[in-house]
Amino acid sequence: MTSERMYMKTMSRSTNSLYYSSIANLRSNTYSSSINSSCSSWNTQLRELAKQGQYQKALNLYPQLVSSGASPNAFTFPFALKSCAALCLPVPGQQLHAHVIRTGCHSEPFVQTALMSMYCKCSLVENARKLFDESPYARTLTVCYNALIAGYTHNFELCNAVLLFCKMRLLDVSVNSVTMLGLIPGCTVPLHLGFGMSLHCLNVKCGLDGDMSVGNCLLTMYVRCGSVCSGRKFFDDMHEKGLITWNAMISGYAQNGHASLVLDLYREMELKGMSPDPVTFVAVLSSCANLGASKIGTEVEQKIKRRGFGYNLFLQNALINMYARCGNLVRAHTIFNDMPEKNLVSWTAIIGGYGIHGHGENAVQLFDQMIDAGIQPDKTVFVSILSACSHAGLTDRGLKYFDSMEKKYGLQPGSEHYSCVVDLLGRAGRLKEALGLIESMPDKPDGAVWGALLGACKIHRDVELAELAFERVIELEPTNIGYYVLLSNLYSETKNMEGILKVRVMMRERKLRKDPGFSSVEYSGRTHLFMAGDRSHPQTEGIYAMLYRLEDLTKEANESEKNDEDGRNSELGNNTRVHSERLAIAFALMNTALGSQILVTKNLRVCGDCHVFIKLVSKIVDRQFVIRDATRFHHFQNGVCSCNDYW
DNA sequence: TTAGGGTTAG
Repeated sequence: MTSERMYMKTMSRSTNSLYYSSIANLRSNTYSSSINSSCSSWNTQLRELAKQGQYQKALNLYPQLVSSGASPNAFTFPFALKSCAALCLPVPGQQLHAHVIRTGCHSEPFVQTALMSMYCKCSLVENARKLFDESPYARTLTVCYNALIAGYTHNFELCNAVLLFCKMRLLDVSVNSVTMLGLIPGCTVPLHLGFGMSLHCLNVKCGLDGDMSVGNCLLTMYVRCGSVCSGRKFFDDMHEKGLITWNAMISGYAQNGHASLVLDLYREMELKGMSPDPVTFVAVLSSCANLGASKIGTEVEQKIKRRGFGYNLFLQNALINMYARCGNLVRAHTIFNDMPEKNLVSWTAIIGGYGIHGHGENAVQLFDQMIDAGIQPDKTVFVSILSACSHAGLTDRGLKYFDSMEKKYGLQPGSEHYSCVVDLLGRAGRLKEALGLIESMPDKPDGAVWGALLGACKIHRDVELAELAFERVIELEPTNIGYYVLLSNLYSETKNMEGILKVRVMMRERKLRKDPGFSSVEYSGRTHLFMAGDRSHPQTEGIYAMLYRLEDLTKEANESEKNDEDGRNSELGNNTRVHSERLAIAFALMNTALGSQILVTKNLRVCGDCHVFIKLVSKIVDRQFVIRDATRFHHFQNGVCSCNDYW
């Protein structure tokens, strides 16, 4: 939808027609009789609304101002233009530009700057540049450079931003912290980090390093480039830290997958007396979801309610995601149902939640409901639904959705969708079709696509095709150890000793080592990680003692099951749902003590001796249980996983 | 009464 159509839709019909008729009045100069009317009270209202972020209301006020007979002056336009910029509405913005010229306000520098900024934010940087080049004074004003530099950066034209910055320096126009704030966000990809670091040096050289906003921006740059350690060092060295500083570091950890560090820093933040806001909670909840730490997540939910953030859409979506990923689909669905307003992310979170737990039918039902509700799907929700169909064995349904992506919704499938469909076909044993699909891909398939085929070959023991998929996948991801292990396991299952040896030699030659598996348990608000043979926990002796007394574990499991009336379990962080904290710790230790790779890293799909562990758990907990790996939950009954995957 | 900027979910 174009911005103009969006604008038309968001404005009420009456205000809209008023707006356009007021423009017609200006064009025909019929307003000239009332040109002397004062507009200062209108300007005050406009300013207040724009400052409060009520941009639509501010913009709606403008046609009222004109039709009342008041004449807009130079102080009217910056607020009206700012509102257009914030709402990304280029058409009203251009009409305001025409008004600016008609009313003779175009010679005011601050009006010119507001116009440039508006064009930049509406992705019309060339219009802004034209204004800049034609203006007699813009090349001497820092604010004009700042507006245009930020515009180039936001429109992914870092090169032009840098050129303009150089021009500014050559002409000796003073650089201030806002110049930095416009440039640094262009350096949030690893390729540009070097330039960002030189800006960091320049910032210190110019004596601007006391500015917290620039510090926040630099911190974000480091963490977004994946330089988490540099970011943390910079964070620790910052003289003054505000809420945004803490949020930038916490979100940085979350975005880089350091979920435990997120929780540590969150705790530190609270101890320092800094009050978290919705941005903090979003990162914390996302980390709870990754760690399976639903108890901490529930505490966060209480805090959110106490702070009055309960209706924040971001937080509601983060809560759905957290509960769904931790296995509490009932709570996730309740939050989803209770939401007064749902967006595409809310639907994606709940659909994905059902998908990862193997409840494909629910996911499909929800997806169809979403379409009926008039929500336009995007590529991300298609990944969720295709993956849900794949895990639940809904092959034809999944293929139908895949087919509809482009035909019905105009969405070009990406490699992530192809890998889901390869997985979908592969799990159903349709390996040749899966290969055909890969060969028909418009772009070169990535590692995940060939990896999905390799995984399917492993399930169906197709050695020949597995070898082809393996060859392709390691060309693309030569250091991804999971694929070597997958092929090795297939050779092992088919008693191909020569093959096993071949893979081992390759791994040794490439100096690849398996990441150590670990378990985690959430207890008293902290997440404890255990490695195989790990004895670093302060209560190691007691835990190991318990570990070797299986009868006690059985007894405790039975007792806690009796007490488990409301169906809410204590949880073993990333692995097994159990019914007592002590039992949970013992399980975690048992897992690691046996060297079983229950919890695997993103790329490592191997379970080592986990079958031993599963048999033990089955003995102790004579009921269904759930184990979670890096990608999803596995539901076991009588020691067998329903997905029949790689256990 | 005036222009430029930084952190958030699937």
